Amino acid sequence: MTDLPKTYDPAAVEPEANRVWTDEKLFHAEPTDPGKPYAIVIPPPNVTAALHLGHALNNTLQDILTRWRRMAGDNAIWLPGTDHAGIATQTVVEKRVLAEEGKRRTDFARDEFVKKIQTWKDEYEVRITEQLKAMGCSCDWDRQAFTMDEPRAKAVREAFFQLFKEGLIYRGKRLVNWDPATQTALADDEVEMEEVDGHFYYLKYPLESESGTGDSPVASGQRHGQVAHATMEYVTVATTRPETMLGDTAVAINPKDPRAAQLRGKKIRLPIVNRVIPIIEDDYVVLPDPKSDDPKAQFATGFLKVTPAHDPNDYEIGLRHKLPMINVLAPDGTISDQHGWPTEDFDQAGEDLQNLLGLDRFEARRAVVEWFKRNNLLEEVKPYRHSVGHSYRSHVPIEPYLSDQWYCKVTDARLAGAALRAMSREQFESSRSTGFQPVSSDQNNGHGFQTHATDWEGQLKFFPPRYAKTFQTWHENIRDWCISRQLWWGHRIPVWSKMFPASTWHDALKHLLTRKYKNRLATTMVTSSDSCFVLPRDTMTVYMCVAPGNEDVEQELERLGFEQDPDVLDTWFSSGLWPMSTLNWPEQTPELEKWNPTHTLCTAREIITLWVSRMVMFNLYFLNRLPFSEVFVHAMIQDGEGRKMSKSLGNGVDPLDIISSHGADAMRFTLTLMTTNTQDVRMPVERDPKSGKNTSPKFDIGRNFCNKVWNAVRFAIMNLEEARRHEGTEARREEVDETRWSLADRWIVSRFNRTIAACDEALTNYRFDQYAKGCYDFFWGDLCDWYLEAIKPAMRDPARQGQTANVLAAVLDGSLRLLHPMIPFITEVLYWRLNEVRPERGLPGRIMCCTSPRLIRAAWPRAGEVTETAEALFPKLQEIIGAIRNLRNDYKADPKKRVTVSISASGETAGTIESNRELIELLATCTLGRVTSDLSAPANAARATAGGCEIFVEGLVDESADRERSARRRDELVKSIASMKGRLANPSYVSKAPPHLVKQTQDQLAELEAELAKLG
RNA sequence: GGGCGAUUAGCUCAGUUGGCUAGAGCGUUCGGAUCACACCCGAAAGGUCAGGGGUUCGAGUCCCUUAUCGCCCACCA
Repeated sequence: MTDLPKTYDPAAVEPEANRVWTDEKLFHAEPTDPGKPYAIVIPPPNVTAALHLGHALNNTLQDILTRWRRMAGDNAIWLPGTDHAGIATQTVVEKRVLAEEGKRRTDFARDEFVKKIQTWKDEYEVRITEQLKAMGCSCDWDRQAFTMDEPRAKAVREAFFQLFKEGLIYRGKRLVNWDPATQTALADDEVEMEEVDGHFYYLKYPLESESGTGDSPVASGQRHGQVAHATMEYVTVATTRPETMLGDTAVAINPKDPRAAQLRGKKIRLPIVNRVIPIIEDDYVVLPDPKSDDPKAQFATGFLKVTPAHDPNDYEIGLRHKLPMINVLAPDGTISDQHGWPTEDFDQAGEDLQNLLGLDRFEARRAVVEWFKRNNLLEEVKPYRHSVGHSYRSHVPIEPYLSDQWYCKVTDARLAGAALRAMSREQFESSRSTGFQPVSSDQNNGHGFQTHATDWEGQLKFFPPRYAKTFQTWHENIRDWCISRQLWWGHRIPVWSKMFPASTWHDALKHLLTRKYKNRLATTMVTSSDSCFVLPRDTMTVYMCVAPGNEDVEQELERLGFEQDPDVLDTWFSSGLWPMSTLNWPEQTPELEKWNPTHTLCTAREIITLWVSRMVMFNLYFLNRLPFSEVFVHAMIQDGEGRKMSKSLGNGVDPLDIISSHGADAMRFTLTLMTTNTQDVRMPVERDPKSGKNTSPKFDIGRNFCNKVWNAVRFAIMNLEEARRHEGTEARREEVDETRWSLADRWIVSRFNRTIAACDEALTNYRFDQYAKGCYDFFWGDLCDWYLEAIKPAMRDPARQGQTANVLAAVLDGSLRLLHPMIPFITEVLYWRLNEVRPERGLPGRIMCCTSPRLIRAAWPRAGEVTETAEALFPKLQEIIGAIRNLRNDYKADPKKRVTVSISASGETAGTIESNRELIELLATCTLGRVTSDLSAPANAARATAGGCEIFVEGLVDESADRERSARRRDELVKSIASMKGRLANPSYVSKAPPHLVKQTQDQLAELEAELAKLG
């Protein structure tokens, strides 16, 4: 007897398989290994937290692909690593430090705090790695990377330097989400929208009188505005943030507004400040309409105060109309003249303006409103409930705050343009194009850049194809990418800067610009007027970007008083280089040549724009090839209510919990089965009362399947051991002789070959559900339910045992191979057992099995021929057996009692039944009597039609069951017959439908009518 | 506001270029300790394919429309 336990115990098997894989370095690949290259880079998980179920899915799929291609003979590699995830990681550490030590980031020196984050990263990197290993991920761990380790830092420096040198990185302005309480910039996703009760203030802005020469504009019938002696004296603006009016640099009106023409060229004298600002025309302004559904139109006056430095939309308007941008706030949210407010405003400023300085923004709001009221310029105040961005950390309202930032010019044709050109022709919708046409390869693109002839054009494909649109739309509407972040955790921007008087900078830096430094430095200058901050006039800020590995130059710059930029790069800058940096670019390594481009990127849809886009642009730019040719976008896992899984909702599931409750293979199988073409899958979450941990009953199917696989192999091993005993230890196994195979043997081999083809097809098209389902149905439905049952008598018969053992061993061997990528642990260990019991197990010409010591490196099965006759005949037996079982159940036959069955059948079917008497008798618990074509119905027999035969089960007498059965069947038949007759009576059907379908309907109708006639 | 998607059995989901009586697993009901497996075996019940229109000989599948839900992007004077 085998020593395999009756129930599969994952905990006893998984570590053993993992140990062997690791010890024998079976995940490792070298560029010199044989096979065509196949590489996958892991989407590096953030080191912010342990992996969740979404990662488990993502990584299971990558492992399936890697193991599949490795077995198929490719030189396959899966490159693992983690992402430093700038903002997210710094934030979790800040939270923890605040909670545990009561300290803020600013209470530490920069280095000191970065060390704390580093400690966190180390801890989570280990945990993540352990999780991936527990899941069975066959990553090449010798090549594990981290987006901020030395080789990756070098890649970032090199990429930044090259882009900087080419002018693709520049200094620009941007409104950041500023938290005045913690005095940090926040990412968009760190801003929480909260509904607040605020007010709409309607402020009157007087028109500047001296510009109003000539005829007086008449304002008639206007709701807002200034009717005094039929002359327009002021305009009214509506705002929720009156204090920002101090920074207004224009008032805008929609050009379609009837008042626009009258006001063209007029100016406003801004109250309190006395600044004279223009009235401009812009489509963005909403026309007032009290009856509109749009709340904006209800509240609007038609006049929009434009404050470019303190509102994102106003900023855009400011850019369009080249308006000055005046920042009136200090970083702490108080009104300040020190951060970009031109001194001219204060030259003859009144006391009223001076008094506002130093006030907090909310005090200033009250004071400004008060001032307008006092001066009869406050027209109205209305209550208004609206959502306002708040800091998720300090919970104070966010202030849009203008600042200088570094930008990457992704709008350049060499970046976004190239990404579009890379798209597969079938997936690129040129008709829909928003005006962008990818530049063809032989054209100069207008950037002075002659594109190379490419073999990557049109080679990037998305699965499912609908995601190509997301990619395309993003690049057609792309805006330059702000790459600097006001953080401590990340790649420090490799730029040093110093401000010089405009006339002296060149002399001061002459020696740096000599040949010695030429290739190690790239320089850009920004004049004082380009900055959004007010700098001394006639100054020039010089920015020097230093190429990697030039510490001497950096030191020289610092000696000259240059300072390194305090900001770090956006996380996506380093992850955008991932398919290159994991292979140690910019080093020209054999690995880089071998595995870049990688093959497939496997990711979730939320980062198509953030990540996929950047990798494509960067890889094309730096290496003139694609980072990968196929992008597979898998579903997102939600909880049972369709919500995202998250810590705060408490509905997250830890893969390790599932591994301990169900096993890694069970988890992997279930996730694979769930990976259909849809966008989302729901995973009902339950709390396990015993462990107190979240789990899901969905994983039972995987656990059950693994147990089935375990027991099928256990059964086979027991039988094969038995067979070996009969053959004698020295005897060679019986030669394969197909002529001695049973129908069941031929059928299962054929079914297996069909399954291989289905698996190949499914995996090639990323239809993981079809792969899992195909394996499941074959293994459980065909192999276990039918074949293993069918061969039991043969396996006990020494005369027939040999051939059946050959088939059984080969089919099981092949099944383990097919299943391995999905459920690697259990299949690996069972394969070893099979090797012990039966080292040779091929079926020449049918199933090739070159045994290998380790399944992970065994050959992927090659689909052989299917046997149509076996696949046509065996199902007839299945139907007949099913019909007999059904009768037994309906008539409540004693389960142990053998009933006598006779069958009316003819021709080939009759022959098949005759030669498979044993099978029918065993599986239907019956004694098979006469099988002839001219059978008259025996007395006291229950009757059924199946497999084209009439079946009589004797001794089943139950009149009520009989009546019920007949009535039910008769109803079905009458209904079907009516529908078919109806179809055939329709002349259009007969004339227009394909003839084979008409014929089919006719045949079927005849069959059903015959059955109905016999029912009486 | 723009885009993508979903709605099929009590639950979670398949359903190919439109074509057999719309399938699976779980759950339910009935029967079963049979020597691979009770994480099992055998059988059964259960569906107006979200609603409404259209195209077609024929629609779960294609088109229009309504409703509900989800995600991404943009925005909120």
